[in-house]
Amino acid sequence: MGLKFYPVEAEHKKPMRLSRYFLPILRETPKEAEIVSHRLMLRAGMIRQEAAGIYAWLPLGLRVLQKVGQIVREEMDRAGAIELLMPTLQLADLWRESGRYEAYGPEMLRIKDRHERELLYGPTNEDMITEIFRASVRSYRDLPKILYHIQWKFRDEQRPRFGVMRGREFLMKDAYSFDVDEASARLSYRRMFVSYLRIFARMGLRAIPMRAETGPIGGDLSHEFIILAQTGESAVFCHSDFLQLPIPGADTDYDGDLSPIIEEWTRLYAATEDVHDKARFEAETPEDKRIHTRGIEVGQVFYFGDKYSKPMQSLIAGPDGVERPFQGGSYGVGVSRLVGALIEANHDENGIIWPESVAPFKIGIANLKVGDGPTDTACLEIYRALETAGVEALYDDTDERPGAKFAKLDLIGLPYQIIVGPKGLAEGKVELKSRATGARQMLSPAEAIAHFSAA
RNA sequence: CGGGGUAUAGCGCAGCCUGGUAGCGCGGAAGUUUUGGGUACUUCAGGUCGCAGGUUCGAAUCCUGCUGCCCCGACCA
Repeated sequence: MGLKFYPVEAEHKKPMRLSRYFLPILRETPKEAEIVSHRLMLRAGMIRQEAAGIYAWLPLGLRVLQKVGQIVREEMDRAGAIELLMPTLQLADLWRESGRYEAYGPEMLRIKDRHERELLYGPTNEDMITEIFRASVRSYRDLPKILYHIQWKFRDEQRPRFGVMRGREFLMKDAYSFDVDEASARLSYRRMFVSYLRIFARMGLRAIPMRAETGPIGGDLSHEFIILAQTGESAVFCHSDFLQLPIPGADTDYDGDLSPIIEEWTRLYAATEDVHDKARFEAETPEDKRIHTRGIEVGQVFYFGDKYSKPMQSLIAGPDGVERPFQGGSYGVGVSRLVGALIEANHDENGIIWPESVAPFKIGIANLKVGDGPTDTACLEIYRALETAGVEALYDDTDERPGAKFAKLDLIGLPYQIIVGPKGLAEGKVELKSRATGARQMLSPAEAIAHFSAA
């Protein structure tokens, strides 16, 4: 009996008619939402809170979450990291072996199953990845390796707040590097560092690597990647030239020498307030180049050596035949947090302004007079043409007032709006509006379609 | 975890002080109207007043306990 294959077309996100979609817009802001990203995510129907720090991702929010995750995935893969998927629940015994079970404290959610086995909802995966790695890798010949996954984590924060920016349950990419010695481990660290520059840049964010304390995970080399935002959680100090530094290209050779990039991006002063050295800042940074603002941490890279490999006896035989613990690092990106951070960085008084790379849809089509023959026809023509071209569009075919449609489209922040109504059509035109700039141009429907289907 | 709030319809709120069986706006449904930046009007539907005790003839309202949620701080991706 042979296997039978059913070929299917490659999936891509299709356009959607709003009348068939699920987009629960709120006109008023729920009172619990304090910061702008939280307010806008609730109002735009992206998320719904189910418990303190625990959210359901509604369709619009999910699309953004998946796009952010996909960019992270593509850049991890480009840097040579390998994706796997570890479970959310872990055995307590694993954490006892690394010595972290008692150390972690009440932030860790501890659970018992029906057999009274002690489990925990993973707040991170160093212990588990070490266990997976040691089961099969024993030789330096198999190194270096970088493994990662994108998985939900849980940290029982004493005080969750800021919506998805500091939830208890959160989606995180965490990567782990395995090397035979420190020199090699530092090369892995550099790969991840450069990869992070690209990840955030692709989302339209300028993330600045700042020297960081190593925190409970441990180690002696660490950077936090921080985006500048007035509403950020911590005060930051940095050199303004960071805003100008070039982002490594997609053609960056991750097997080559990355040190020039690292040098360029770590030369200038950048620190969060907890490690800020005022004297050094002022000595190294000219007065007119000093930035003092607030920032949101969106990623962190650690080198932690044998912190886990040693207690867990994950040993690698080197070229000399001697076994030693591998040298490790871990590299996190807060995927769900980034969705909030993106809104903090991209909004105005009317709502969200998505960068194209993470927008839930690229275009919103507003039918200003549903039921009017020529208007309906023109909208459908555009909608179908975009569908054929594989352009993600949301067609507002609901029977609402034009003003309500404009407000809704501005709120959910799709990069482009195609506005179709009888007035414009009388001239043979539809309006194309950029959400970011507010620029409008009148085009024929065919021109509007060509504007997006060419690329 | 300390401190402070709050809990009444999907959302935002009033009613509580001075107990008498629940109301407003938005949203939803039906309709008329309107038609390029959240139109106006009419009608309708929707609530075990967080939970459990207690006081009382009677509790959203007073008392006790519990829980959820929010804010400030400490802490954290």
